Amino acid sequence: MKKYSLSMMKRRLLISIHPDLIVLDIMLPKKNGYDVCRELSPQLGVPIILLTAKTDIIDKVLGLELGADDYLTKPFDNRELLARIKAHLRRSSITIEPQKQESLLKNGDLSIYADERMVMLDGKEIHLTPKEFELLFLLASNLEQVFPRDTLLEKIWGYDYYGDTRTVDMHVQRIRRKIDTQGNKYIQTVFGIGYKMRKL
Amino acid sequence: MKKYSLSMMKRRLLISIHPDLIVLDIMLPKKNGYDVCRELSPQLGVPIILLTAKTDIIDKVLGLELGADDYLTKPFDNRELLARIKAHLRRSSITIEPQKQESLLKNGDLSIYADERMVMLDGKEIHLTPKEFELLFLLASNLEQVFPRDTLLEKIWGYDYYGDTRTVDMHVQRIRRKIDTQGNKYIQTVFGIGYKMRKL
DNA sequence: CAGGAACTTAAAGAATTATTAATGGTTTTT
DNA sequence: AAAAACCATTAATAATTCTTTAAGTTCCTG
Repeated sequence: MKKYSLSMMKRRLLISIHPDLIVLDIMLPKKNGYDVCRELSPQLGVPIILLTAKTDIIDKVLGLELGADDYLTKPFDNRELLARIKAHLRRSSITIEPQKQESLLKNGDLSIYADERMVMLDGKEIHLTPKEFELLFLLASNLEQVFPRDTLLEKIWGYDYYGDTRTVDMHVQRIRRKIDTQGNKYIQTVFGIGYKMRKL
Repeated sequence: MKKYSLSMMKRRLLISIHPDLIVLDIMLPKKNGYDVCRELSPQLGVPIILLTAKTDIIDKVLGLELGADDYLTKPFDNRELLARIKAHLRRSSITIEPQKQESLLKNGDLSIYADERMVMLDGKEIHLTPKEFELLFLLASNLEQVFPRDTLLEKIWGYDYYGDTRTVDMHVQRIRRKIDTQGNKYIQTVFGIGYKMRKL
């Protein structure tokens, strides 16, 4: 049987869904609940409560190792389960969420979907070449930060470049032609230095 | 804000995890709980219990439309929540259904039955070779996500490859010839990177 | 405000990247 | 064992993107 390990993507999904609490029955027919628990627990900030009938097998040490936040052995007292649920919900609601790694950049009418390598301008998709995309992405990831030309060359082209080149300018120009259609000046020239993206 | 829709892969993940029950607090700070609920409910056989303080907004009709199996309005009685949890757990555990792996991917005219390794295009079955199927399946499981060639090689071929190969292109070409018959462009080339499947 | 430095822009050839067909090798099926 | 199906590689062709060149424009400085 295929072993599921949580890729970054899946982790992001779970975070995006983020249930407030998971009640997990160890007696799952198909998949081993322990595995699930072990995979989930380090990834998410979600409390997991294990339900189990295996009084003879599971113990507190094991439960904690697996990453469960709590567990109950069947048969259990209703009020106890409820109390534990409430406790965990309360605790996790206090927890300040670690900023979800967002692969979407927005600025003005511009939306950049990093995963999809897609750029939308005012809701309409626009096509960028590889270099254009990387350049725009770098600038948009650091709003208002000025990048000298040689820095851009180094970061995107990988050069240690010598001499004078207008290559960066070229690409800035093409990007501008594509995204500055409604008069916005997304990419601003910093005379004598390089370029930056303005925060709109 | 980016709208999360559950791709097949993500759905499969959730099924593979399958929590026995989800307690969802509508007052999520970041993401709209309603959206989560609406996305989750049709996909999974997992009971969802909504917790909400919005007595004036939510009502039974809305709750049911959203796909929740149950909901509680704060402040609620502990025993009621517990009773409902127990009821849902009991019901779902009674379900004798041999966890049918709901593994149907749909996109446009394309339907992919993962379990059966079968692909239907506009109702008609089309034959794919193993590699073709895996490639298509991976792309279709992550709509709009761009996969670089080496990532595809690694994920499907298991290579740690160096150097240039047109193998991936070959397979993409063959898949295209089979599924792009009605002019749809399912698999899109992302120049300089790799391929992605468009959401149709 | 004049001169030069810095930037913009257009165009075209060069370079990179993708598509496609053909080939031969390998595996699977019969 | 033979046939069929599948797959990887190669090489030719096609498409896209990149860099350079050079002329025109803007901006700064003295």
